[in-house]
Amino acid sequence: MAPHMTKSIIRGPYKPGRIREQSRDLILQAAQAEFACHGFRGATMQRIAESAQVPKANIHYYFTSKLGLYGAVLENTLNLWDNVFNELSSHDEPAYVLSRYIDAKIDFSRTHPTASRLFAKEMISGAPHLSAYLQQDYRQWFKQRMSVFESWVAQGKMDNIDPAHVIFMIWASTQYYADFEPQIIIANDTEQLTEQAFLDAASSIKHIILKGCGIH
Amino acid sequence: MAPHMTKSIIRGPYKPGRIREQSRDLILQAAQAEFACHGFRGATMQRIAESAQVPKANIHYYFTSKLGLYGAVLENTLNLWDNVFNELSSHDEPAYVLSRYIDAKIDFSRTHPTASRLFAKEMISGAPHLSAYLQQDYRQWFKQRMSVFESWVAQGKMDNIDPAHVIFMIWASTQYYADFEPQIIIANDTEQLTEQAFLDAASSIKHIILKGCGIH
DNA sequence: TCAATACCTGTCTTTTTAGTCAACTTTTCA
DNA sequence: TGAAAAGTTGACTAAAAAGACAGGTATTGA
Repeated sequence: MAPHMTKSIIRGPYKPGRIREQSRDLILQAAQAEFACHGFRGATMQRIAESAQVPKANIHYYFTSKLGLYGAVLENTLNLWDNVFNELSSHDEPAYVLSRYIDAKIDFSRTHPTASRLFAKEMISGAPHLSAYLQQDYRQWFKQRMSVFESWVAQGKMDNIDPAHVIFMIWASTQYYADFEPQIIIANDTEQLTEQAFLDAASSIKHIILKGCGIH
Repeated sequence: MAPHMTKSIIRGPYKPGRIREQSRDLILQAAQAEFACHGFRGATMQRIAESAQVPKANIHYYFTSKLGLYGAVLENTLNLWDNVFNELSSHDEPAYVLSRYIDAKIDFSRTHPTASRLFAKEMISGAPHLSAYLQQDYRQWFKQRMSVFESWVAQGKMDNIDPAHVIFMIWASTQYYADFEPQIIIANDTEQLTEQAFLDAASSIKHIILKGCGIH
């Protein structure tokens, strides 16, 4: 079998190399940081180019426009997001499930702060570029998890609290350590947040959420 | 009819300094919305002018520059912020104090969502224009409130949790309903957040925080 | 009423920005 | 190996941006 033959018929006489992927990733990473810091309008292609150490024209070779680049960054970041989302699975024990989820969310804030900030900026701006995602994947996920909480309430495994508020509290509390880092750093009188600081935060959040929801 | 007569009827009786204050407030309000939505870099003077329905040059009559306007907006907004901050006073009963504080914070999210978003945007960008405030007023406030929590812990009135995390949880949870409104609206399958929705949120947050901290 | 002062804004300049393009180099594979 | 495709980039254009300013109008107090 000659796969290259097949490809040359379908895609043309040239097999795209890894250069494309590599360069795209480099630009996407720089763009994520810039968009996270300054938002869509505030970000500039020139800054992204400098940050990625490529000429500005090179960005336009890989991405059609600033909006196209932003869309690619969002899409790229949504995949990471979904992985953490899926952690909140169905399971008999809410204590176990919620503990794992909070740990995963805090870990995401520590390891992917710019991803968290990017979404926060987009949300605060009214999520003009996320409506499709919010209306579909997010909504579906949210409803499914809501029913998990409701079954826990029905089984007497937790207090009768509107699950939506519990989920929002977990999201808010965990993302705060990425999004509002400057505030936390100054409050803690430190230079930067250590891994231990994130573990402590997760511990406190777990204590308050579990006990606060009457989960044993 | 003479045009000046018309204007005097619209603007009311002559008063020295009145026009200045009125025009400044009009511009500041429009600027707050624009900065909250697009951040400092993303906001444009032209948009602010259109939103305030004044010529762009008029903004430059009252404010030295875009940065000057942004500074004025921040300062203006900090006053509102401080009022809610001060709610968390010393008091014998943590249940009463925290309940009142959470109610005040949620109410602020409902009545001043753009103010909340403005600060969120600034924080996510690394708070480049708030370092003075964060280093002084905020830091002092934070330390004082920390000691209040510590006395509660010492008196056995609440669990031994790092107060910083409790404060962050309250801030995060309450501000979430202003900053991440689009997400909440879609999750709730509604058009906009009603006052009742905010009251319900406050109720759930109070339940979880108080019970979660072992406060009776 | 009448200067003096405060207020307003159309028009202009300069800088920054997104996006284009053609000439160039590197990589691929037949 | 060599031609075609992929990748690269300096120099350009047009639009949008912040800000300056002169010449106007409105407001004030005496």
